[in-house]
Amino acid sequence: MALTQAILALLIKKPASGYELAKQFNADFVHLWKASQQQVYRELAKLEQQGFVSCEIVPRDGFLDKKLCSITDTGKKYLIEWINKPSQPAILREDLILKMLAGELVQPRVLREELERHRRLHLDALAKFQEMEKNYLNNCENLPPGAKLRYLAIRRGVSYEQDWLNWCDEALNAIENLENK
Amino acid sequence: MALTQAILALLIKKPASGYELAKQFNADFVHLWKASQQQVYRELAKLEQQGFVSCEIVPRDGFLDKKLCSITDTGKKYLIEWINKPSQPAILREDLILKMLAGELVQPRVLREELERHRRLHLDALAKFQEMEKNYLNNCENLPPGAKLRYLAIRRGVSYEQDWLNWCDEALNAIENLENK
DNA sequence: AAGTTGTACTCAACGTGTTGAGTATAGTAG
DNA sequence: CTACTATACTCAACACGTTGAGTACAACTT
Repeated sequence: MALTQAILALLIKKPASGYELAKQFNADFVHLWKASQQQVYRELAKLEQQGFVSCEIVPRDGFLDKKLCSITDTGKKYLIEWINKPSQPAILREDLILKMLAGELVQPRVLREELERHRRLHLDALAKFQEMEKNYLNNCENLPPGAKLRYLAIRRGVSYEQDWLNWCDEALNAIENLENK
Repeated sequence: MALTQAILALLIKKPASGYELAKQFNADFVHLWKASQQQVYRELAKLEQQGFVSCEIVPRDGFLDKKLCSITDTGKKYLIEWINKPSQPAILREDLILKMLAGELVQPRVLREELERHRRLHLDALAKFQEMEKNYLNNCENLPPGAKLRYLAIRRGVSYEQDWLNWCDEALNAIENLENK
């Protein structure tokens, strides 16, 4: 899978330890690509073995050693090849949609409450993407290419979450109609 | 995972064989929930063993026997409990976004072509959702509750694909600007 | 002085999803 | 009459993702 590429993509910006990568995949980055610590370490070990990243142990007085990993030229070449290969859109597997499909089995209230929950979650996620968007919004025109592309990735997040909110509102509306009958 | 629930949800509408379910998960249903034949058979075996579905061998002259599976009352109860439990939004893992993040490594042309490919794919998916939407659009107001909820699921698909198209256009625009510099 | 939090990492086990081959029968197209 | 397609299913192996426990050290809190 593409966790390989996700790690390499992050390492392009700057070298990082497994711990730092894992933190990213569970914090600011979590809505774009989520991965657990264990996944990251496992993958990083494989990448090092393949020569796509090279690691260096950085001793820091008073702290535990840190294993700083950087992407190698081989790694970059590999990433470039991957980008050149066509990829498929992600497969959707959304529990909430299944709940809609089987929703006739429960009272509309149950679905409404679940929709309201999800609406809040998507609102939170949207706020986080908009926060990230801010860093690019001033002088949006004069960004270097790399930053402009990263901005587009964040725009995708904004758009995605906004779209979810719109659908939640539509669905809530329809379900409130069901409840009032 | 929720393949369990996806199968049970489909069996509510009508009993089906593993083959028929697998066909659904790879045809009309594929953009909402994709699953391979092997996955379906494996899961179905587990569901039968747990008593959530009951299967009956239907001999048909001239054809191979068909193992028709129906959801049991226990299965329904299980589904209802699941619907009542809160679930999390799906995790996004979109290769195309990674390509944006690491996009500075390649020429804008590469990204543009990939975006155009994805645009076409999302356009196709949108057309399929809109096809399904048609079945509900006449007398949208007077649908029975179950159909209304299924309609909302399809609306989600329409909205999702449309949102992708919008983003693709935004991204293509930005990348064409990069190319012209 | 003891407990919690943050950094930094390892190991084991399991479940889900993917890939690919294999079996069998009947109908259709060249 | 052979090949292909559709129906209907099985088996094996592997990759990826998840869960949970465990080690170690330093800093800060109570």
